[in-house]
Amino acid sequence: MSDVIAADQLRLLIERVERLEGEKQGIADDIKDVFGEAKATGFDVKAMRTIIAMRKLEKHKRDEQQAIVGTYAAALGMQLAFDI
Amino acid sequence: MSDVIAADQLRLLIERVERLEGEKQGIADDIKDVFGEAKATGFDVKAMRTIIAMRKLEKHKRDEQQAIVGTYAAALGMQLAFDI
Amino acid sequence: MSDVIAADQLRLLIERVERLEGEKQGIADDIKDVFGEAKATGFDVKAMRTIIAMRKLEKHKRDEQQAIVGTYAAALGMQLAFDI
Amino acid sequence: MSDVIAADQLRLLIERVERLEGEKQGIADDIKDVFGEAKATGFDVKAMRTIIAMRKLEKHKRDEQQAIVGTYAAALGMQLAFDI
DNA sequence: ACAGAAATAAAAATGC
DNA sequence: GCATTTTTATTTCTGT
Repeated sequence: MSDVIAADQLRLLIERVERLEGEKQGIADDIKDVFGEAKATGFDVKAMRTIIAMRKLEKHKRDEQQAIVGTYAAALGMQLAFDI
Repeated sequence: MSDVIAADQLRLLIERVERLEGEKQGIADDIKDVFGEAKATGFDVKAMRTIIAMRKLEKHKRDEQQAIVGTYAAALGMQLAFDI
Repeated sequence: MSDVIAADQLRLLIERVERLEGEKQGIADDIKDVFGEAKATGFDVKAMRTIIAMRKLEKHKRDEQQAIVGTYAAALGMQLAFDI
Repeated sequence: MSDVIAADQLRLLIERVERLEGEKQGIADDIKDVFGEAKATGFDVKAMRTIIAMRKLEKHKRDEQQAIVGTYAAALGMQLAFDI
């Protein structure tokens, strides 16, 4: 592969990453905006984050990771009313 | 605002966040794929990251410069019809 | 208050902070060690962190914060098997 | 290792972490108190933080220097009986 | 697979 | 009280 071709390829790869990172940042900003909007409406952002985390846990309740948490909770005799 | 409306609003806000987080994760995966491709082609990923970081810094500096020039222009009542 | 006295006082305050920060760092290191030990014994550190976070929630289940989470969860019809 | 023993071990590890985190929080509170005291006495807390950060940086640099000197000394087979 | 480093996300604190 | 800035915590990545 000639150096010229390699340089072009590298430039393309870098530009793809940069564009994707730009989009990613844009979405991060959107998320921040949504939370800002929620806050302005009177919702508690921290509680919302907790709910979102819980829903993610529920969604992945078949994960190995969640199974381990369940096992540990059982070992400690914790009453998980929120069934993982 | 009735409780029903608030609950609906809350659900919508949370679902928007969840959808955005999903998209964000998708883009993060795309970025990883690009680096994987680069690596497979024989490029040094770490060096690429360094270049990207440097370009971001430079862009940042350029943006700052633009902001300063813009401020001066505004102070002089100039209409800047083109990008600096 | 003379400058000499003020300087001495300032030095004392700063040294107190520095000593406390040293102790804090020492404890942070101890925590890391405990997790390292847990890992070496075969426990899953991430799951342990989840359990610790849950126990903290339980401990503060009378918090206003938890009440809000409960309210939101109820509004979304979430089944909280883990009673907050 | 039986499950009972593992559960006990897990509980002990978690309780150790929890106790350490409690101590850490206590020290964080102490630090906050010292800054509160300093502020009440008329000192500029932000400036104090800057000084503390600078001293930490300097200590860091000094430690690095010591490490380098120590390395050289070791290379020469010297016994350093005193702090550099 | 693991340790260590870097990046990101979340929480806390200060100042207005 | 809100917004900004700092800290802290978690996650992710990379090299060994």
